[in-house]
Amino acid sequence: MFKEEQIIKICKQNKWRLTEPRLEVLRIISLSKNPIKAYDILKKLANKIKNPKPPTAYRAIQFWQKHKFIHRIESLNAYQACSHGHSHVGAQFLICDDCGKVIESNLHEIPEILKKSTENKTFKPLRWNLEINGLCNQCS
Amino acid sequence: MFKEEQIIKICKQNKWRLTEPRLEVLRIISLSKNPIKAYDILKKLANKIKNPKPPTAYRAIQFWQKHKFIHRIESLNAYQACSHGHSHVGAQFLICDDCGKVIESNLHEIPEILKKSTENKTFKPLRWNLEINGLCNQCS
DNA sequence: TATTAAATGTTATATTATTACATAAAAAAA
DNA sequence: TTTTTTTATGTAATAATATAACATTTAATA
Repeated sequence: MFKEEQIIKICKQNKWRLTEPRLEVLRIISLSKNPIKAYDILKKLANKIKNPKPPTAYRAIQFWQKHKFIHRIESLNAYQACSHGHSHVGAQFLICDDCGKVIESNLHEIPEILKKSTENKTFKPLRWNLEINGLCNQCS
Repeated sequence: MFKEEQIIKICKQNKWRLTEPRLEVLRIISLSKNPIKAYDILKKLANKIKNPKPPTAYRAIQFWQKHKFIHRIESLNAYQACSHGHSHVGAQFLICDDCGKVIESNLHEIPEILKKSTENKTFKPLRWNLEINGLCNQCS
């Protein structure tokens, strides 16, 4: 979704510090075809930074998650660059069980469904995560 | 949802072996007010079984998950008894950020949404997990 | 320039989960 | 019933995922 230059700009505008570990971690995640795990990020980070430790990777991951540039795919313990802008409160992922590809999808009906539970006052939804497993059209 | 006697019956009907660790783990999860973590299950299991090890808990968890009597709440790494029968392919959870209570909800519109992606052939959904964070009516 | 705030480096450790292999129990076959 | 096979468990070890704590460095700001 975002090119690096855009991200640099957004960070500047918001005065978010774009440090080397952060930038490298974002690049690693962005360049990964499929969601990538923290320790695989860490391994790749070792090509850029001398002997990085887990907190270095996790802190950068946390930073990009907080600002909604990456998502955590909960059922995979893995991270993927956001492909739909970084301001939504919910996300939907189509996870191919065969090739492992994860498509971020914006199914706009989801918020409608959540509104119902708000209307009947049983629950006040703030954010959500939908992970759908199945087969992508390449694999089915 | 299910009482123990029902579960015993279902297991018998299906020739699923209802061993002691399985039964105790199910009881522990069922009696837990909120989703319970594997190592907390293990701790409680120690009251029933002599010095249980992680695989004992995880195997039982896996067994009940496979047969849809319990769910894993992915964002919490925790397990909760299924409250909607055990034959659905998708589940929705309303997670209260304040008290930690998780309500299993059947929002029947979800399948409709998934059908769309089937119809346009971009993805063939097989199962899904929706985790919604917010505030329950007790806490808001 | 001095001070403060934010980020990183580093060590250690906590948490979550699985592998591997020996043993036991139950089911199925002979 | 006895043997064989399958399924489950016990146990030790370790893998995979994530965080705490504290010293140091870097950047922002006063």
